[in-house]
Amino acid sequence: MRAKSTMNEVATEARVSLGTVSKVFNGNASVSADRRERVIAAADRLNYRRNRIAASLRSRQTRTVGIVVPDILNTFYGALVEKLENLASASGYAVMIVTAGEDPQRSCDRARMLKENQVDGMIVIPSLDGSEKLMTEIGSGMPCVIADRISAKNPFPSVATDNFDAAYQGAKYLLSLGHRQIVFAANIPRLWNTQERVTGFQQALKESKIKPNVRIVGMTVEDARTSIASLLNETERPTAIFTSNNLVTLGAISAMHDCNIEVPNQVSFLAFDDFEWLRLLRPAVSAIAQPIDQIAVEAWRLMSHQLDGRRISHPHVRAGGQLIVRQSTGKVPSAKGKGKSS
Amino acid sequence: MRAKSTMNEVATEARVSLGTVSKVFNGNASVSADRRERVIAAADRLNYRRNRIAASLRSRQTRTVGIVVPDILNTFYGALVEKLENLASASGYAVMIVTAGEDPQRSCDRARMLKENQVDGMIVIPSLDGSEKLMTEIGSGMPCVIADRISAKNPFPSVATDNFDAAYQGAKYLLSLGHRQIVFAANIPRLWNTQERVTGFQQALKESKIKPNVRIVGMTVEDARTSIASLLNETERPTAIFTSNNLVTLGAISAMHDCNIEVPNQVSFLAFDDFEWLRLLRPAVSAIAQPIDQIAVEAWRLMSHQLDGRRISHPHVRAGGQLIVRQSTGKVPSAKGKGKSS
DNA sequence: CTGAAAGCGCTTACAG
DNA sequence: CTGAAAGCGCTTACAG
Repeated sequence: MRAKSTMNEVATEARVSLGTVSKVFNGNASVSADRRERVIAAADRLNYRRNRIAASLRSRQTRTVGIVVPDILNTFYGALVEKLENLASASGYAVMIVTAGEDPQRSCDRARMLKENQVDGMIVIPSLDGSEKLMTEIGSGMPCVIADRISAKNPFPSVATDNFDAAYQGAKYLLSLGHRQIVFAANIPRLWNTQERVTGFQQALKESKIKPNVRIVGMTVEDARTSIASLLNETERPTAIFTSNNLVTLGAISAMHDCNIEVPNQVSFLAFDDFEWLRLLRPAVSAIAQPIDQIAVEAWRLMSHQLDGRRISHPHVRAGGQLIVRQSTGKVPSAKGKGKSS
Repeated sequence: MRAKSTMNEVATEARVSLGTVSKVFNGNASVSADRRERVIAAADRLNYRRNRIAASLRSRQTRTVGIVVPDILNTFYGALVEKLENLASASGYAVMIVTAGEDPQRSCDRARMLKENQVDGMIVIPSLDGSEKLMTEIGSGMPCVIADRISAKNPFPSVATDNFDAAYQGAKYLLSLGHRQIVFAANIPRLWNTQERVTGFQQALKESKIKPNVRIVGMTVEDARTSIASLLNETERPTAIFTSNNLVTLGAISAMHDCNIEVPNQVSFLAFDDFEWLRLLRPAVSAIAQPIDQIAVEAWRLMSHQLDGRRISHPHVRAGGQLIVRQSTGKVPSAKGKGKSS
């Protein structure tokens, strides 16, 4: 294992020109079999590794795309990133994943770093609040796809769950169980996807002539826990709770434990966003699952089209959510009181 | 927002030489205040963004480190990556995260890609099996730190939980509750860290003159579930189960639900590796928490020292695990039978 | 403190 | 099919 060798050294070793070596490594056909073999043998002997930094500088493309994630520990984003990397890799693209810790400023900084590293494109999940600054940072020359947290006036192609419909579906389901006092526990209304979920929820309730009850419970698990615990201690306790995302779900479960709520006998519970351990809880939690696979595939399609300069016919993709009924949702308790009915 | 501008254009705009602009952007002090300001103003006017690819080619450093992760959805690795990125970022390093899907071959491919992209160093968590190939791929010129899945003859500095001690602690705790039939449910024995956990468990049992019972239950949640379910259906059911990692934990919880086991009345349950939702389960699951923060900090320290060419005095760091007692572990049921005692 | 020039390791027209 | 040369956008000695 010698020190790093250059393409020039390979050329010398193979007794060909530098350009010929370059062609071999770029799969260019116009190289005679003889020379091709000599190059490969020489590269092998020298344990040659191409310097992509140099290649990128000249060719003006890195074959790398950046992914900006607000929080890699959120399983939804973790799963999305994993799938995106596989898709990119299959198309010969490397992926640079950066995290923003839900901090819009850091999100801008990271996007800037990706640009400075000359990524060919970016798949971005904006962090809380200011996505405007982020969008101007990205600029207009850069192929870009916005995922999950889309906003009304989005300058880039985007993919997300059909949040309105998914929340609407969930609300309809709870209504069908007889619930009338349903609280939608939303993280923060500034996020456009949360806003859509709120609207979907409201629409369903309005269709049943019921006044929708939306509670803003904050962005952290702890905020959600406190907020939902106090909700559960009110005199007019809801008969069903529908959470807006997986962080709120975590907080809600804690709160129900704290308040010794029997689920679903006293309160039915429906989560937006499904993940593995929801089915391990007792009662297992019913959920609206987001179509992560589809979101990843569509995001990559939109990216891929931009990278290849192909036209995009439908730049704003919405994928349908799916209701998964488990044990945490049940018929509304009859009016005979709040007592145990197990 | 014009098209991309170069450092040369900034120089022209600011009426200084190219070298002066470079100095300003590299924080080099030897530039007069007057010129510095002109450069900054010009760069601002042209909306200049430095091309790090070009800078890296000449300076032979990218100020980027790669992180190879076997599975980003494993919360342990997710948390580790998040912390590492913050530490790197604080030192002015960007991070390229790549995932390997627990595939050793892909792990090699990704490491190779990182090298081709000229990362200054790599923090590597090997995937299952063959870490030898991976190590030779990384080679000897590259600053490298192995995290979590260390192996006996590790050519690079490494950080991991003190797995032997952590498992020993867990076993001792179960023994102190009176358990004598304890099964250690291990994923795969080929992973060195699993091996260490097995050995720690065995040591504790041997000290109490009890024959250790280790079951290999496979690497996936589903394998673990099936395997542990059949274990629970045996006539000589253990009174306590100790799982070797979070995937096995997931499988074990499923299995106990399937078999209607009362925890901890019939079987006590202790998990290796703690994470948020373990405390949301009922009963909340006792666990050995790995010192993720410490592992991240030490990994970065080892990387940082190598990047700066400083000497490393203790290249193999072990951080202690911590027992967290919740509700899933209790005294061994008295001999009066397997009946309910709630 | 400043600038002109060389060069990092590749790719890309271009001429043969 | 092949090679010699220019050049990608920076940083880095070097001379002044």
